[in-house]
Amino acid sequence: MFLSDVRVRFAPSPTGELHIGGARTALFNYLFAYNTGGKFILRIDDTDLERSRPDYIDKLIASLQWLGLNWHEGPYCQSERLDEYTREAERLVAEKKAFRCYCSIETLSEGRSTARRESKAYLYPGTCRNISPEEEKAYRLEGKTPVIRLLTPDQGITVVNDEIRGEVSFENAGIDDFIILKSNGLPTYNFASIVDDLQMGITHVIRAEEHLSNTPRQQLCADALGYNLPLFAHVPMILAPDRSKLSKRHGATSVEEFYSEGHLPEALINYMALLGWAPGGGEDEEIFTLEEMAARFDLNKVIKTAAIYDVNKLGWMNSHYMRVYDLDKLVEAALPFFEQNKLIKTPLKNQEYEYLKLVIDTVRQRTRTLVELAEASYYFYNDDFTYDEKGVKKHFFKENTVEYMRKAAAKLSNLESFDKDTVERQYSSLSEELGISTGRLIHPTRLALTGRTAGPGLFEIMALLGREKTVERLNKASGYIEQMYA
RNA sequence: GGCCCCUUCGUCUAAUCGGUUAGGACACCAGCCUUUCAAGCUGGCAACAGGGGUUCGAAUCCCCUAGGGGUCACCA
Repeated sequence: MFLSDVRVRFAPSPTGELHIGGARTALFNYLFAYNTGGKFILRIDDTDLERSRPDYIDKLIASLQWLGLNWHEGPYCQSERLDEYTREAERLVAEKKAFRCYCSIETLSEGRSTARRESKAYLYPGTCRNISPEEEKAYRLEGKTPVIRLLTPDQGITVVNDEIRGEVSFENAGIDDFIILKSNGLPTYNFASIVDDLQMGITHVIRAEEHLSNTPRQQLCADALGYNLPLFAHVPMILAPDRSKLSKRHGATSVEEFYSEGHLPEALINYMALLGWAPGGGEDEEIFTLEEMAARFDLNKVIKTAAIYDVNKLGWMNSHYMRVYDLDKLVEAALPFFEQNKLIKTPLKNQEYEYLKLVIDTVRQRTRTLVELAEASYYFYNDDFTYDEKGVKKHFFKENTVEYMRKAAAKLSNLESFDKDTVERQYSSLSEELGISTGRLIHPTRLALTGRTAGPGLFEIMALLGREKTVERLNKASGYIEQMYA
């Protein structure tokens, strides 16, 4: 089943909903794994006790599943692997590649603020690099609990070989002896992350660009630990329209929110893939299934620039998917939205399901989201709508409208069959009889039947509504107009 | 502030080794279609951040400047 040794992972921390940036990172990992015939692994980076919440893990998983990004292994939780981190850290201490540090947070932050005042970068001065066993004993007696810091080189450079950006060099002098194990015994991100990647045999670390600056630290850890380095690929960030970091004030940012806005997973996936990646090679196509994207995906084709996401294009893409979606699938996706709008109540009877299907099929042609779809289906389920104000002025309060509508109602009420073609024929013959354009009949009728001036083809609406409702609403509107004139 | 990354239409992007009227998509505008609104079709508007080099020739290679982003935590 797996054609290669490629192993990639998506490693979110359960501190919030799945963000669009994270979702795209997951997607790129997925695409790469499937393109290379490798494995896609899910890992939960939950070493932050303060912010991690178990219910977010469930949400993360639900979002990933909704998107259809299935993983082959995991989820592994870092919180279940704590022993590994302490074991590896202790090993480094024993090998003199790391050391215990007893400096207080106060001392450190003092140094930091001094450095800041002199507008210099603060680097840990190496205070505890060479403390003697006696000193250590003394600190312990004082009740101090140490952290473990990696002993990092003071000179030379660390080169990150990035699949997307090429070689990126960092001066080791700019990297201090950073903490790998906190005083509470938990690992820091830079340590836990690389230990996991190494132990889990990850071959390609594909993650957001914000981690690029941390990568030399992780490579230093890997070197000290004595493992071979995985390959790295840092994908660009997704920014808000003003090029700032994406946040709540910019609208929907999480997969869950996109779901509630009525987007289809295929549309979101397709849209996200195009943020930072394009098949290239002169191919102009932009609509792809997950499989088609996986077949074309290539890390070298991932763009280097941060992208701004455009709700407009997502909306267009979603409307496209709504139109071409398998009807039964679309109905299933739309169910919760129709239920939420109190249009239906599940479980549906057979007949109700068939009706819903017809409704959705006629309405989906001109809506962009499932929310809009449910909203635009209102009059198929309710009689209590009001008439659009402008429409009333334009179509109802025109000479003879009542007469036309009464006649139309009368004509329709005798009909045996009430399909689209039959009613359409009735309307054209009536307009002929009356010597008016069909539009003169159609517009007020649409307003009478739906309360709106825009929507699906009128005769489709009539056929769906049925004879009784159609005639009833026509007469109701006539009465309404008469009353307004009186 | 130090370090790192990035810079093609408003937005997402294409342009194998340097040679293109710099292509496509969304949005926008116009026309067609049409019972409305969409969709669809046709056409239009619109970009190589700036400045130096290298070269016969640069969006593409090098340098500088500017702008944006990231990172420097006992967060991930």
